[in-house]
Amino acid sequence: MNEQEKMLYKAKASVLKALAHPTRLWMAEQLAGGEKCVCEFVEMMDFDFSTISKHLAVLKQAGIVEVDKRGKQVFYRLKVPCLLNFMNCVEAVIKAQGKEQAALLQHL
Amino acid sequence: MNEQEKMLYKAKASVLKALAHPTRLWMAEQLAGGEKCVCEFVEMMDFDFSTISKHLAVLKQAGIVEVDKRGKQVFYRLKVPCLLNFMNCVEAVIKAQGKEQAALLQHL
DNA sequence: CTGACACTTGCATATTATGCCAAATATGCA
DNA sequence: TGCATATTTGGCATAATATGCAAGTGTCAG
Repeated sequence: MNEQEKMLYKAKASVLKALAHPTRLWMAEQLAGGEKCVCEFVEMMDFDFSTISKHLAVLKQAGIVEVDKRGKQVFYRLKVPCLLNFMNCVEAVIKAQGKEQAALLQHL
Repeated sequence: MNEQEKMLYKAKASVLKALAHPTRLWMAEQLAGGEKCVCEFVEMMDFDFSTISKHLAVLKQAGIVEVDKRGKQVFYRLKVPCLLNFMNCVEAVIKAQGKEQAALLQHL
């Protein structure tokens, strides 16, 4: 692992990290259905305005969403929709785990 | 967002979180080429044995890798290879960002 | 049984993340 | 201009992560 490779993996990990939070992942998936303004997220989720705003800033910083200010509102849009394509694989992991846990429970 | 949905997103995020670390992501990709024992990773990376071991434990806990103890050694194997399929999309995000940053620099 | 090897776990510490409150900014309306 | 709405920023308390070191566990060779 040379320095350049380290940087690459650090960059890739930071993109994943941006998605690796329930709130941000949910918001990203919501954006797959079209742009949304911050206020819409605030309505849908029981969090402070500032909390939502900071989460969106993380997604933006990671290059996952892009921003469009229109009037008083700020709209966020999914910039790289392909990121959500692999969610079915993530779900496969969870289901596989669920099975194992279920199987383990059988033995108790 | 009801409770069940919250749980689902928490679970999905935790799988992503396991991959969202340069060291773990690199190890996961290495495992795509076949199983490896902990000692091989220790040789390849400049980290303490215990650090590597803990990272692998995180991947295991997330359901991404599986373990096979053989003799004195412990081998780790990729359990869900599809997770790495979307890495090209992650790289696309990075490249897109790189372009924007390059474009921004033009204006200075 | 003893010692060596390959890990894993517990502990301490440093860094980073999360979420709220309050303050700052930006925009449009009266 | 002054005020309300929409959003971002700064600050702070708390929680979670990352890492190394030291100590513990399990396995094999002699």
